[in-house]
Amino acid sequence: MDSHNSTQEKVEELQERLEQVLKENENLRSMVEVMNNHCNFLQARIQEARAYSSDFNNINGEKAQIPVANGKTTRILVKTDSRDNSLIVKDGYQWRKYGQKVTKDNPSPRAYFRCSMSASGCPVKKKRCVGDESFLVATYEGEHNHEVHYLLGQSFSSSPKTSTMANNVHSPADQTTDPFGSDITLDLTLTGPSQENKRTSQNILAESNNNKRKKKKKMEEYVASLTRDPNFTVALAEAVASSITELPRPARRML
DNA sequence: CGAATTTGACCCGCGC
DNA sequence: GCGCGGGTCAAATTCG
Repeated sequence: MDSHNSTQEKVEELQERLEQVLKENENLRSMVEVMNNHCNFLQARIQEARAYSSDFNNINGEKAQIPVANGKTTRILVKTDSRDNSLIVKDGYQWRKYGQKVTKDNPSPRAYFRCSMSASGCPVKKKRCVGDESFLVATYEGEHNHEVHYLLGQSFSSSPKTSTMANNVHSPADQTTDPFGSDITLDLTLTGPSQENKRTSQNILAESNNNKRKKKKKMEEYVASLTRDPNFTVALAEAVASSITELPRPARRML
């Protein structure tokens, strides 16, 4: 009888422990997502800053155009990851492709994009073609008549505690007047929205749907990459093993 | 099924 | 006037 009771207790204990681990895992997942967002954002800003440096003057035999205060055209060069063949410049705006053309001076096709973030119709257009093997050349025309709502193709988390990172960012149009954005500011607070009230309800709805899709995809990527990582598998196995063999104790961070 | 992308056709400006 | 090239349109196709 005693042995039966103790087994029952152990099972309950393990179930409790399992729930704890699952909760912890969920929290860690959120943290990883937020950290990854921050990391991507910072990497993109670094690439952008490098794109303006003098090192880029000789790409394709052309000078990279340094934006001028009165100019409505901005050309930026973006270093691309060789594994990423999407050829999309992740600049924080939502672009809709409306055409593609093979030009004479460049064997790579030139793609034409329009900004589709503003319901009233943003006048900004973007041309994109491939420079050499590792660079995209993006040419912006016009100025955005709206704010950037999300950053660099990333999603906001739907969870209030992880929502809205960095709204205070210079758009490409801003860069026409201040290419180096001397006062680049990152709002890394994870608390409530700071500029949410400026958005229209329409934009929020569109954004929400978009973010849901992106978040789902991103989550799948995280899970896939984690399960591919032998270190993670070992750590997970250890955590499970210890939760079974050891007495309950304060939660241990896997990161 | 709606939204996004692709792609051939069309338009327009420019040089000869 | 004509041809060429760049930019845009819009129907067809693909994707989520």
